[in-house]
Formats: sequence, structure tokens, C-alpha cells
Amino acid sequence: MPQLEPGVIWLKPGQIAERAGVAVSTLHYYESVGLIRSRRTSGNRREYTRDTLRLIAFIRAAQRVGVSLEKIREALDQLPRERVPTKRDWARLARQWHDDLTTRIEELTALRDRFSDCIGCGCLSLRSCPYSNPEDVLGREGTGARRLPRRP
Amino acid sequence: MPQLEPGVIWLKPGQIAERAGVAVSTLHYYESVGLIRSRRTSGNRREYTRDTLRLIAFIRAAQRVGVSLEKIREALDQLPRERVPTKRDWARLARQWHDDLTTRIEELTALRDRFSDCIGCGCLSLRSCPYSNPEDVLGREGTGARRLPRRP
DNA sequence: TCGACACATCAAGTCGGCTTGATGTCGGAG
DNA sequence: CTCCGACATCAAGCCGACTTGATGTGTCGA
Repeated sequence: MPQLEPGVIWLKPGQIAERAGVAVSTLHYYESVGLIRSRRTSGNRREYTRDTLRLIAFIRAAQRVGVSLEKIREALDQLPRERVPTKRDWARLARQWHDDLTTRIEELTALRDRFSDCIGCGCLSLRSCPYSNPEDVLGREGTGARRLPRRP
Repeated sequence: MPQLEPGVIWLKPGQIAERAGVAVSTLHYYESVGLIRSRRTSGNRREYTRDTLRLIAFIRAAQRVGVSLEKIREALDQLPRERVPTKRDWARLARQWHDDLTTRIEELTALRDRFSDCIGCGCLSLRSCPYSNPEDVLGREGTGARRLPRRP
């Protein structure tokens, strides 16, 4: 029996996983950390809206750029949670995203150029070298365990 | 008693850690995975050459860009292991690095622009969308556990 | 109606990248 | 000579991001 609401198509876990290129277990995990949502059928099966595909693409892309799921979740909190995001909602997020990516790209570019300079100039003072401790605009927190407080 | 070899200055773990902005335990870890090296004093204390500072800066920068320590180690294997790398050695690595970073920057730029396009055009076909599965030139392996074989 | 298969729900395992803790040694200022 | 702090050497722990396994339930085509 097809869905009752007109205009909203619901997809099953397998379909989402297949089309988004992730494992079903990943969907569970993303849901458990509040990145995506689902409703349940009468038989307790998950159902996703189509825009979940877009959401997952967003998440994966952000990860590729080195953003943690935590940070991604924060970004996604800008999207409305109670309704399916409209194109306008996505556009707003995309613009923010665009800006962050631009910033990061600029950082990488600076990093690249400074690195060559550093090697060339023989500078060894990492503390004062802009290369060794650039600003962290996108807010990457570093991987792995907790950070040591640096000279507290 | 200062060092016997003229021209080579040896630094203690604390000095390296302080100047490079990492914990001493990180130095141990990096050494254990073959990223950096040390010699020992008669009293079994580690001693590092100055270029270790540069090495660590390289490592941290690479990590910021999302490169795994494994990949970094592979890159560093281009440096001579038996002698202190010269400026020429570093320059070669820097050039390689420069190229990789450039590639990655271009990827990010493409990603950013395509993402805006994707949102704008309403495309939902992630499988065919170039945004959803871009090439991975720098070879980031993804974080966390092993990857699922995608439709094997 | 039956059987295969997709799905649900945990708990536990894994891998990378470190940190923490316990325990013992070295070395230089006082 | 003594003592504190920096160092060495493990093993174990931890966080993020998932995956794997075990076990039970829904669904749908033949």
C-alpha cells in the first residue's frame, strides 16, 4: 500500500543505503547521533524522506574535508527539524557551507605557499612560524583522544 | 658535555615537544610508527636532531589537511633515513607536497561549486552526481574502522 | 502458507591516534 | 651526596566513527 500523504515519498533503509553509497549500519549510527531522522511504519521499519539522500551526501562531503560529525551536526541544526527542508533551507546551508569551504581553501592555499617559503628560507622557529600553527576557522578539533592543554 | 660531532645539534624530548607544540608521548608514538627517529645517549635518553622540528610541523600540517599518518609516513619515506635531510631533500618533498595540496585545493573548489550547483538544480541522483563521489587524489582512506566493500 | 530476505536492536569489536598511569632510571642543581 | 624533575618503558584506556555478530521480527513473492 503506497503512502497516504501526497507528494512525500518514503524510502526504505536498503534503498537509502544503496543510493547514498553507505551501509545500513551507518544509517543507524547517523540516526543515533542525530544526523538524520526516520519515521517508523506500523511494522517498526524505518522510512526516510528523499532529502535524506542529500543530507548524507552533505555529511560525507563534510567529512572528506575533515569536519567531524559533531561539527556537521551543529551545521545541520540550522535546517528545520520538523518539516522536510525546502530548497530555500538547503540554499542557506549551502551558502554557509560555501563560505566555510572557501575559507578552508584559502587556509590550505596559504599553508601550501608558506610551507614552500619555510623550507626555502630555512626557518626553524616553529613557534613563530605562521605555518606551524595556523588559525582553525572551520573548527576541526583534531582526531583521536582528548587534546592536551597546551602550556596551561 | 656538548656534542662531539661539529655542526649537529641534538635536542632533548622536552625541548622538541615544547618547540613543536606536541606532547612527549606523541613523540614516542610518532617514533613507534616510524614517523620520526632519535638516537640514545649513554644513559638511554632520546636525542633528536633539529630537523625533527620540521618533520613534526610537516606531519601536523598534513594531518590538518586530512592525511593519515600512514600516508604521511609513505611521503616521508622519500626523505633519506640515514642522514639528516638537506634543504634539497626537503625542497623535493615540499614540491611534491605542494602539488598534492594544489590537487586537493582544486578538489575542494570543485566540490564547493558543484555543491551549490547541485542544490540549485534540485538534482537528487547521488549515484550519478559528481558531488557525491569525487576522486580521491591525496588518497584519504576515511576515518574509523574498515570500509565496507561497496557492492562487491 | 512458507521461506527467504530485509530489517530492528542491542552489545561488543575495530582502527587510528593518541593519552594516562604505574614503575623505575638518569642527571644536574644545591 | 641527595633529591627533584625530566626521561624511559610498558600496558591500558579513550574518543570518534563505524562494523560485526547474535537474535528476533516483519514482508512479500511463489
